[in-house]
Amino acid sequence: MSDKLKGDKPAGDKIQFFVLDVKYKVVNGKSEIYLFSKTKKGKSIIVIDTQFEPFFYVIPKKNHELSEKIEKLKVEKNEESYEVTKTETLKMNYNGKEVDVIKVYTNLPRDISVIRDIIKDWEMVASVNEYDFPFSRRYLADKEITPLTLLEAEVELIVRKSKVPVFEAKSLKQVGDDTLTEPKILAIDIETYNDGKAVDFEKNPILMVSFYGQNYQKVITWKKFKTKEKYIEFVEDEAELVSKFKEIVEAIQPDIITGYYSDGFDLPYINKRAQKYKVKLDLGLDHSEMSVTSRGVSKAKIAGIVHLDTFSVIKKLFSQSLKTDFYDLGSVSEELLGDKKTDVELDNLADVWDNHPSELGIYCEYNLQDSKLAFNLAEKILPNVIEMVKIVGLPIFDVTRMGFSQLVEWYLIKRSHLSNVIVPNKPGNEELKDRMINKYEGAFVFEPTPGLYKDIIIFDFRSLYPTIISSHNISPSMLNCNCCESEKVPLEGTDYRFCKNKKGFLAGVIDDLIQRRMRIKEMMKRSKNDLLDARQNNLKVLSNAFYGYFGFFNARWYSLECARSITAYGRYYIHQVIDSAIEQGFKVIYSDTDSIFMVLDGKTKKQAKDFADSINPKLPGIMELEYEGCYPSGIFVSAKAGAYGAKKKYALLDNSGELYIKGFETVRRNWSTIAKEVQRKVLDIVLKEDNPDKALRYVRGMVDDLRKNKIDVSKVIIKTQLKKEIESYDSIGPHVAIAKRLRNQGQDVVVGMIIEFVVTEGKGKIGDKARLPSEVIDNKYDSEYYVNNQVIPAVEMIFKVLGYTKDDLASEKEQSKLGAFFK
DNA sequence: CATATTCGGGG
DNA sequence: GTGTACGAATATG
Repeated sequence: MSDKLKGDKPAGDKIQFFVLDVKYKVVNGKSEIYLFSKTKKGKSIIVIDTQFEPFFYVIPKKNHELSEKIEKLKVEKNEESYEVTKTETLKMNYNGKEVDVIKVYTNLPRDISVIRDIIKDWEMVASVNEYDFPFSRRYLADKEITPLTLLEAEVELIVRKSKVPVFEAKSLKQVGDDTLTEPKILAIDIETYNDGKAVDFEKNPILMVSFYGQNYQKVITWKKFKTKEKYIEFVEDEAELVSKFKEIVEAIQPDIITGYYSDGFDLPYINKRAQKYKVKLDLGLDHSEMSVTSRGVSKAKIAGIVHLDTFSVIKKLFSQSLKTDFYDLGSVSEELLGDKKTDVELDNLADVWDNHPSELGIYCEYNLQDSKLAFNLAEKILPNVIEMVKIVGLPIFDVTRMGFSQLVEWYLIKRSHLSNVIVPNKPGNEELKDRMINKYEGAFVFEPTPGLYKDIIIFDFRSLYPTIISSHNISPSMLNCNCCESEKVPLEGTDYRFCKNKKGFLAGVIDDLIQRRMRIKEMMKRSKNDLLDARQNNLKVLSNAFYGYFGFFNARWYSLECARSITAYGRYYIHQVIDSAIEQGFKVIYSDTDSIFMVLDGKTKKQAKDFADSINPKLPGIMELEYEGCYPSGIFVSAKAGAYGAKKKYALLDNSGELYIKGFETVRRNWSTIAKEVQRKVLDIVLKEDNPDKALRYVRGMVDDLRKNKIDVSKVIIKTQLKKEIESYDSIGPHVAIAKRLRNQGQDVVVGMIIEFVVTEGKGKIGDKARLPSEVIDNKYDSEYYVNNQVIPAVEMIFKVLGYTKDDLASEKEQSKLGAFFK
């Protein structure tokens, strides 16, 4: 063993470490699991386990001679041979019953699908299961290993191509709950050449790349200018910038590399440019190259260095608790870090780069700032990520990129292993189609009466669906048992009942999650602590996802009956609360799924709190109605007609004077600036100043200005992205029409380009009236279009609430009437 | 009204 | 990678 690692070697050949990342390789015809790890002393190592064999399960109809037949199975295909190496017969639980199963081993992971394809069609086979788990995940679940928590292994140092010491494990086990602390984080961010239109990985070079770590900050750029900043370093060209990027990452040796939306932008971009210059990005600790896969949003992976994209984590784990509706780096940093981002005019970067390099300093500073924010965000969210790893039992890379259904599913798979339960299969094509057709009744929504309200009280069912699942034992295997007379689910036309004697697997799992969360909340009462908070939040988020999982068509534990029962109970209980509230003289203004909004209307806060106390004793199990808070004022806007299940659209003013805005969406880029501006201002005036008249005057003023074409053309530009080749469009929208014009003018038109256009006066479709901003002279845009299709739609619902547009709004289609009203 | 298209994040 | 992959809003026909 190398001297460096002696401190991590307690006795004999034992070594203790934390797993950061897992992958497998086939070496000399055998599969090897690579555990990219960190020792307790902080050294990076790779531990290889060569002893884990691929397997899956076969459930026979009757156990005749199936084992023997399977064991003899050998397939030749494309000059490769695939064979079963051995079988074992076991007793396990499947669909709530004990069954005999044959555990079938193969030589390599890739053999599984070939062997399984043959066996699945055999007459005597009832089912084939667990044949489609990624091998490294199968390993973790089976060995009961949780990444980031302490492992101990008997090891031997071996020789392998690697940047860090490599050991082969003779034996390996989890030892306690010790968790990796203070991983080394390196944040990165790039700025690229961009004329404000298209983000084009192929065409536009990276101009600068920034790094931010514990004691490290640097910006690399390839245009020289005078600067005193020591963090700025110059290279000759973009190719050298890319090489330098690699050098720096290798020199710093981070455990975690992070960025904001770095899966979708920074790392794929760097990857693309590296390919262009034939720079090999073999950053993996095993010398493997960074891999960028792109289905949907791309993902960038480096073996042994965990790539953490803070954006996806924040959007997933924090969206419930964040106020912001927008997930750009600025908004997120402001809310999560309290750090306001200093903005620069990025549209000018290309011009400054080409013509005024002496001004590049502020862009370098900006570049560094983004890395710094990404770094701080990573530190902030890491406790949550680590806790999710500990709950689900998969590496950081995986848990941060899985959707909720996947997180739930892998948690269930982990639990299945511990309970000797065979995991159900994913649906086949036919089954999938059936499931997708099935629609069922969802939550109850009490349509808000639009209006401005004072003293709004909000109650919430704490974790409504999870507590229903737990309290009513909602589990597929417990449906309509023969062993007891359980209560019927309040759902007309059905006779669903869930066993009251035996706890179902899924209800048991969610029960456990809820209990764990309650214990943590208890502990937090004694001492607040970020880690505990992260943990309880994850438990909440995960248990909240169970209901959706039941109804998710691709779920292994899909159950329409369970999903329907859960929403049925949900409607039943929320109705109870609403009825009681009305009975006790409260005025209910809105309710959606698990929350109820009412106004005090002369009653006191104390009476409102007493109301919750009067409900709770009547609720079963762990269900509970909570007093969420009181808001001095708020506005409710009705959803546009047609949408089923009224969409939440409201804004509340809390006691500290802050606005909670829900569902008002105008910050998308395909809204003109003027529309966004007007909406924001109107909400502000109405809620903060409580002055509808002023808001109305403001809008009238803007409409007037538009009609006189006094608003600058820059504020009426609409931006839409060209998503595919012009020829492949079936319908020619305005942006496609403009793209054609651009091309006819001899300009480069590329997919992904942002098309800017202004709607001008004239006849026909919008596409016919769309012009390039540069073609618009003297602000000669179509004022009526902007009044009727941009500004008024952005605020009409707000004014409707204020009682201003009763008659004019009667007809949805004739919005010009509303326009007339605003004169 | 149904169908097609785009948004998100990043520069 | 023993692969799998969203959900909502808006415009056009």
